Amino acid sequence: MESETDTRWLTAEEQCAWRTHLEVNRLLTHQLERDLQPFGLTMNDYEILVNLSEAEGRRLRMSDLAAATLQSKSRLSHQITRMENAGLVRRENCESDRRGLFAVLTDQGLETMRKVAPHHVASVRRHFLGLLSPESLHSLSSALTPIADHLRTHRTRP
Amino acid sequence: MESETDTRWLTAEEQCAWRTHLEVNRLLTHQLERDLQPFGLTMNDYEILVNLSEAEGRRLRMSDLAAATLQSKSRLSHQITRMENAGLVRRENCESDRRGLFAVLTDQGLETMRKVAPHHVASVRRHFLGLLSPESLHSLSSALTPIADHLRTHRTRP
DNA sequence: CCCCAGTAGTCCAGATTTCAACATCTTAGG
DNA sequence: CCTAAGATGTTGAAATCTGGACTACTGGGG
Repeated sequence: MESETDTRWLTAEEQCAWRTHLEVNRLLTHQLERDLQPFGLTMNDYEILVNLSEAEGRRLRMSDLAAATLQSKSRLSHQITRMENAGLVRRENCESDRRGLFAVLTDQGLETMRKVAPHHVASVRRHFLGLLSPESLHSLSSALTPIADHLRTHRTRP
Repeated sequence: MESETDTRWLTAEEQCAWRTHLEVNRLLTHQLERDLQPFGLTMNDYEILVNLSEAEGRRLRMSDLAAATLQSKSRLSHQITRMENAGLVRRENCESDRRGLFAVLTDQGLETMRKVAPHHVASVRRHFLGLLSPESLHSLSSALTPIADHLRTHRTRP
C-alpha cells in the first residue's frame, strides 16, 4: 500500500490526457443533448429508443433495459413513466413471470426514432467521429476497449 | 444538405468506437464517484476544490469558476452553497466589483483536498491511466485534443 | 450627471435523480 | 404443501439540476 507522502502523482502528459478526456465528455454530452433538444428528446430517451428498436419484438424487460442503459431500476421506472406519457413506449405484462414487465416501443416511438436518428448520427459525426482519422478512430477504440472491459468487470452497482 | 433517405449511417467500427466511448464515460464516472464517496465528496465537489486550490489566493470569481467547471451559474451557486455549509469554501465579496463574489477555499477545504487527492489519483490510475500503455495514452490524447478544441469553439451554452 | 444596455449572481419553480421502503411474485428447501 | 430468501418493479420524499425571472451593480454615451 502507498502512503500519502509518496503518492505517484500524474505526469504532465497524464494530467493533460485525463483532463482532455473529462472535458470532451462533458462538452460532447452537452452538445449532443442540445442537438436532440429540438425533437423533445434527451440522450437518455434516445438511448432507450435505440435499445428497444434493436430488441426482439421491440420490447425488453425493465431489468434488462436498466442493465443495458446502466441505470438504476428506480430511475428507469421514472424514465419509462415519462416516455409512456409522451406516447413513445408502453408497459406490458410478462406472461411467464408475473413480477415482470416489458417496456415496448410504440409505433409512434418507432416513427420518432426514424425521424430523429439521422440527425443524431449527423451530430455524432459532426462533433466526434468526423474529427477522427481512421487511424485515430482505431487507436481510440483499442485504447478504450480494455478500459471498458475492466470497468464492466469491476462494476458493483449501476 | 443530406436527406433522411440517404443518411450516412455508422460503420461497424464507428459504431463500436462510439458505443465504447459512451460506455467508458458512464462506467468510469460511476466508479470515480464511488471511490470518492467514502470521503463525502462528489466529482463535482472535487473538481471545484482542485480549481480553487490551483488558483491565485485560493479563490476564484463565481463566473470564472463556473466557466472553468463548465457549469451554469445557477448550478454553481447551489453547489457552492452546499460546499459552504460543509465548510469547504466560503463566499467573499469582491472589492473592485461589488456585483461580484469570490469562492474561497477554506483551510478545512485545503486539508480535505490534501487528504483526498492521493486516493483520487490512485483511483484514476487504477481505472483509467493504468490501463493505457504510453503509446495508447499519447494517441488518445492526440485523438481527443482536436475534438476538445472543436467543442470548446462551437460551444454556445454551459 | 443620468440613463441604459450589459454583467454578476441569486432565487424560484419545475423536472430529474437518488435512496430506501414497500408490495408482489418466484423458487428452492424441508 | 409451506415458507423464507431472493428477484422484479414501483413509489414517495429528499436532493440535485435546469431555465428563466429578478436584483444589484458597472461602464459607456449623451
